[in-house]
Amino acid sequence: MNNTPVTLKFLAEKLKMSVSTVSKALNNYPTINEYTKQRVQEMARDLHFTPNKSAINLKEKKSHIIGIILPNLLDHYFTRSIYGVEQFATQNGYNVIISQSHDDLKKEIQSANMLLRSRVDGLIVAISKHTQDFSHLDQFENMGIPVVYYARNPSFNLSCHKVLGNTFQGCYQATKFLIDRGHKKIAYLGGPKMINFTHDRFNGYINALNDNQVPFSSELVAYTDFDKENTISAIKNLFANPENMPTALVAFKEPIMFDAMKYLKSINHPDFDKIEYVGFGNTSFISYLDSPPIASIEENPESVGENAIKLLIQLINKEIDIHNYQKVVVDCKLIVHG
Amino acid sequence: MNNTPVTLKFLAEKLKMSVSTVSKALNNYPTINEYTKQRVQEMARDLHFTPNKSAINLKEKKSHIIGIILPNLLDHYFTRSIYGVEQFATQNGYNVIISQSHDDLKKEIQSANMLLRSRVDGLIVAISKHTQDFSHLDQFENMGIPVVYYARNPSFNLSCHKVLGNTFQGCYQATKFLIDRGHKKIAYLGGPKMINFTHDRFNGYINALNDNQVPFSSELVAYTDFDKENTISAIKNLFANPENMPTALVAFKEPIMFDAMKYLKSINHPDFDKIEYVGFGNTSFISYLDSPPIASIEENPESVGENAIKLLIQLINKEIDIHNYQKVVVDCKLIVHG
DNA sequence: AACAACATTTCAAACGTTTGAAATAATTGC
DNA sequence: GCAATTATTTCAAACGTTTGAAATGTTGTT
Repeated sequence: MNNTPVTLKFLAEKLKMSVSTVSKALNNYPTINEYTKQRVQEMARDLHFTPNKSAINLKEKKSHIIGIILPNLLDHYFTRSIYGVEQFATQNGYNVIISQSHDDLKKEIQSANMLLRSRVDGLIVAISKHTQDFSHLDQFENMGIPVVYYARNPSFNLSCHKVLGNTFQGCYQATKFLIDRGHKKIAYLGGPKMINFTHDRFNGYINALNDNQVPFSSELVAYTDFDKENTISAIKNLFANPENMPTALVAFKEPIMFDAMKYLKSINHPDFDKIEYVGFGNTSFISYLDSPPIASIEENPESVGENAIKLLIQLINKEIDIHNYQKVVVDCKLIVHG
Repeated sequence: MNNTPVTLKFLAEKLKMSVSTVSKALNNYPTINEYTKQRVQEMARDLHFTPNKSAINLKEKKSHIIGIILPNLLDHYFTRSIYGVEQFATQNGYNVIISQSHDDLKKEIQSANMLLRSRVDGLIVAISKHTQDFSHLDQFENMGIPVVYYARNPSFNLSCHKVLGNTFQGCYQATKFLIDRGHKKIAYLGGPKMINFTHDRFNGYINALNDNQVPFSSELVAYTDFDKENTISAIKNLFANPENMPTALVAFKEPIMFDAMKYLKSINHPDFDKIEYVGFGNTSFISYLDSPPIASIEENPESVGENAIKLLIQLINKEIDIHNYQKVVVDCKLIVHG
C-alpha cells in the first residue's frame, strides 16, 4: 500500500534527525544516545523499515551471497550436501544461490557468468561431467573471489581448493567387509571411466583385495555409463564365465546396482539370492526392497557440503590465503543393513 | 590479481572518456558513435569488465532475484518443481534464491525476512505444515512484491495467488481406475488431517465412489501423519474387519504406501499379492520393487513450478494486477505401470 | 565566566551504475 | 562562411546505505 518506500531518509525526516543518526542508531553505535536509539528503533519497527541489501552490498563491496553450481537437484547426494551448506551459510549471514548445470558445460558457463555478475562472495562448485577447461571458474579467483570445488574431483585443475568424499576408503572398506564375510569372487561394477571417482574406487577395491591376499581377476571388473542397457551388458560380462562366478558385487552407485540386481533376478540367475551387494549411496528406499543389499556406503554428503562452506567462509574472511590451496577429505561410512 | 576493480570509471579513465559514454556504449545506446561502442566493448572484454549487480539493483530498484521458500529439498516433488522455476526464471533474467523451511514456522519466518531484506522482486512459497498466520508473507505484498503460493494450499489466506496440483482430480481418477478394474472395496489411506490436500483427495475418492455407485464404508478410510508407526496402525485398522477386506488401496503418498505394503507383506497377509495399490508420487524407484503398485498418480511438479514462475513474472511486470488474485490448477496424470 | 572534557549529532563523501538534460562537435544547406 | 541541424559526448543527480571527521551541545571544574 505504501507508495513511498521506507528508507533511512524517510525515517530521518519523520524523526527530524539526520540520516546518519538513524543509521547509527539502528546499528547500535555507542556514540548514539540511548533514548534516541529507542525512538529510532521503535519508528523503524512501526514503519516496517527493511534495510536495502543492494545499497549495503554496494557500500560494503560484499554481496553476502554464496553461489553453488552443481549438476542436479534430483540427485540426493547434492540435495543432502546443500543441507550442510545452507545451514552454515545462513548462520554466518550469507544467502545461497543454487544453479544447476544439468551436467552441461554450456549451462555451467552461463551459471558461472551469472554468479560473477551477482558478485557472489564465494563459490562452491561440483563440476559437470564435461568440465576440463576451467577458465569460466578461474575468473572468480582472478577477481579475488574464492572457489571451493567439492563432490566432484577437478583433477585437471591442480591448484584449487577441494572438498571430496574419500571414495577410495569407502570402496576399500566395502570390499574388505565382503572379504571378511568370506567372499573370494567379488565383482566391481564401475561408473563412467571419465569420472575420476571410478578409478579411485577401483583402487580402493583392488587395494583391499591385495591387502587381504584375494586374487584379482579382470573378468570381475566392468564399467557402465549409468545407462540401463549399458549396465545390463556390463553385468552380463561379469557373470559370463561359469568358472569364475562372482559371489558378491561392489557397485559404483546404488541405482546402477539396483538395475543389476533387477536384471539378475529377471533372468532367474541361480545364485541371485546368495550374492551379496554393496553400493555407494545409502538410499532410503532400500528398506522396501525384497532382497536388499547387505550394506551401503554412506558418503556423508551433508558433511562434504559443510566442510566446503566452512572452508569457503574461512577463505572469504581471509583466515586462509586464497592461494594456499586446501584439500579436505571426508570419510565414508559402511552401513550394514538388517 | 587485479587490485583495482574494473568499473565503468576505470574503463572511462583508460579510454579517456566519460563514465556515461562508457555506460551507454555498453548498453548499446543509439546516440553513441559506432566506433566508440566498438572501442569500449573491446576494452571491456579485454579487462574482463563485469557490471556490478548491486549498483544496478540499487539504481533500478530491482534485485532481479526471485525467492523460493519451500519445506525441503529432499522431497522430489519440490526439487522437480524447482526445475520448472529455474529454467523459466533464468530465461527472463532472474536469479533464484532457494530457502528451506524444513516445515518449521520459525525458519520460514526467518527465510521470509531474509528474502525481504534481499529485496526479491517476487516470491514463490510452499508454506510449512504449521503456517496459519501469514503476516511474515503479507509483508511482501504490502511492499508491492508479488507472492505466489504453490504446491501447498494456504486455505487460511483467502486473497492470494495460488498454483496448485489438482489433487481432487488425481485421486478421483485413481479411484475410478480401480473401480473400472472391478474393485468394490477400495481403501483410502490419507495424510495428516491438518493438510488440506488430505481432504481434497478424500473428496476425489468419495466422489469417484458415488459417481460409480460403489458404496462407501468408513472402515475403509484411515489417516497417518507420515510416521511409520502411525502408518502401520492405520493400515491395521483398514484391514481389521475380515467381513470388509479391501482389495485395493489409494494412498496419499507413495512412501507411506510402501510402508503399508511392507507391513502387509511382513505379516504375510493372505491377499497381499492380489491387492492393487495406487499412490501419489510416481517415484522412479518403483521399477525396482518386486510387487510394484499397479499405477501412480503423477502430480507434474515441474508444471506446477513453471506455472508459478510464469504467473509471478506476469505479476512482476504488472501484466496482471497484484490484487487480481489468480488461481491456477495443474491436473494430475495417472501412470499405469507394467 | 571561561574552558576543558566529553556526549551526541550532523556533514559529506563514497560505493558503481543509469539517464534525462545540457553542452559540445560535426555536418548540412544556402 | 554562417546559421541550422544533427550527431555525439558529458554533466549531474539519483538510488540507499556507511562512516570518519567535523560541528554542536552539555557538563563539570576552577
